[in-house]
Amino acid sequence: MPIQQKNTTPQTQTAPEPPSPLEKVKGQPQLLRGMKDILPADQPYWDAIRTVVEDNAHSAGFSRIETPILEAANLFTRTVGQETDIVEKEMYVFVDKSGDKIALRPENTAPVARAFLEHGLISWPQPVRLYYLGPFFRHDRPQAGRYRQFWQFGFEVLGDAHPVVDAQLVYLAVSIYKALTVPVTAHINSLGDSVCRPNYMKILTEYFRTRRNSLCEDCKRRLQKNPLRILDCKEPDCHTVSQDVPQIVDHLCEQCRDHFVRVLEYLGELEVPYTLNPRIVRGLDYYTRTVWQIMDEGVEDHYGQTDLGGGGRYDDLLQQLGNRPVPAVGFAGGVERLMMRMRERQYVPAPIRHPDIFLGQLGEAARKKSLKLYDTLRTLGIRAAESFSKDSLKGQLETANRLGVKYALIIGQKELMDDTILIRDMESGIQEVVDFKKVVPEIQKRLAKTNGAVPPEKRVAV
RNA sequence: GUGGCUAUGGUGUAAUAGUAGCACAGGGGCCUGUGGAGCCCCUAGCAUGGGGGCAGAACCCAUUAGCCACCCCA
Repeated sequence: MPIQQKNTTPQTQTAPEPPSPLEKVKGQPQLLRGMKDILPADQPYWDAIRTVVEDNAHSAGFSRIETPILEAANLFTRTVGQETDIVEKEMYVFVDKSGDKIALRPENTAPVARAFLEHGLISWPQPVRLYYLGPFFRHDRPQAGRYRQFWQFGFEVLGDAHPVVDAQLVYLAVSIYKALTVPVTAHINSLGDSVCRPNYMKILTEYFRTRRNSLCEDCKRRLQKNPLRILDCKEPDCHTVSQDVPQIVDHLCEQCRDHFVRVLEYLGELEVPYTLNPRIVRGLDYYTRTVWQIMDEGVEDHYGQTDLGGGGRYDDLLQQLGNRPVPAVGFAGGVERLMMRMRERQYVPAPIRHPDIFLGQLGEAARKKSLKLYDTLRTLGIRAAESFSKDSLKGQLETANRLGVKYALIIGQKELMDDTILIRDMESGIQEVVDFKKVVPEIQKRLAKTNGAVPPEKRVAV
């Protein structure tokens, strides 16, 4: 502590001492809890995920939609459900300067539905297939693979009630994980609809009421609010109690049963690996009929973070928001969680394409000359790397080596004098002096030769 | 939101309470004209705040963050 501030009488009223610029700054700015910087080392994984999601989406006829991060808070309370944890405990809500209650979007189905209604997508050829990739926010306790700002990719098909759409969406989700080397199984269930679900809820409530004493405190509360969620409880006692619970699939109305059976048939045709799982109830209120979660196959118990994504049908949501019935189904997957799995599986992302050549220079005049050449090459689409700020050729070649370029072009005193340039093959170390005027065509020729022979980039290592 | 474990240079780690060391990465040099090897040098750290103690990276408390288990979910 170089400066004594306490117990001294300042001569004038002073502001706090500004820290000396050389003094180490205490209280350095820090990442907010649950937030994460995505550093360059992570980008190849992100690129891989982005690419696979986009390719799959486009080839399946989906168009991209991006909705704002900020929405009116009640968009979510109305749709996701007032009683759900997402809304009740985890949503970032604040009042803005005009006094409006704003939320950072915790999920994207409601925003997409809002956009669908707001921009009249109902008049587009149906169904409308949309996909997105963006950040979402939930104020949860962070853990590995769980952040307060997290990314999701997702798909929504609006305006189609056919069960084959549900199956296609499950298929699409599974394909994406497969393409990224993460083998998954779809755990699937049906929640019925407004016709048969209330009925089942009664049966369920009845069942649990007689066994109320065996339930945990949370589930006793759930019994009142949403008995369905008891099925999801991980307390061993609750789990035991719900072992013999009447299953919803046995209490579906005829239409719902037919829908579900057909979804399963289509999944069979598509050879999608799936498991019927009556415990899949989902944490959002808007689901009807088909619901599913994508589980990492490599992990034993299917709870916790093995849950890579989930989806389901929400035939009543649009009706509820816009008073027009639009059947719809969607899926969303978590990017960070997927990335974690890819890392565990030693997924090798495609390397960032390295530059073609490196420009080395010795001396100020050479530096200027290579600067000009740098511009020429770049204009021609040749990717030139350099470290113009370095003086030693050794250091420059080290950089060239690290970058993995094929050729280094070197200009020094000698070359400057006779207006030539050195082409160094970085693999063999063979060097050749060429006329400076001929260097561009020469390089183009060499690069064309080698590039043509290079096989398409391998994405996955063995 | 609850409980447990953890916190040392950029990264990975060491140090009976008594000089914070090593490896990698980074920078420079040996060698202003040649990379992937070697050698030398340099940079950079005890998360934050308090407490007891001659003395703390180590002990105690709080805070913050990470991880794990819950809760929940992506």
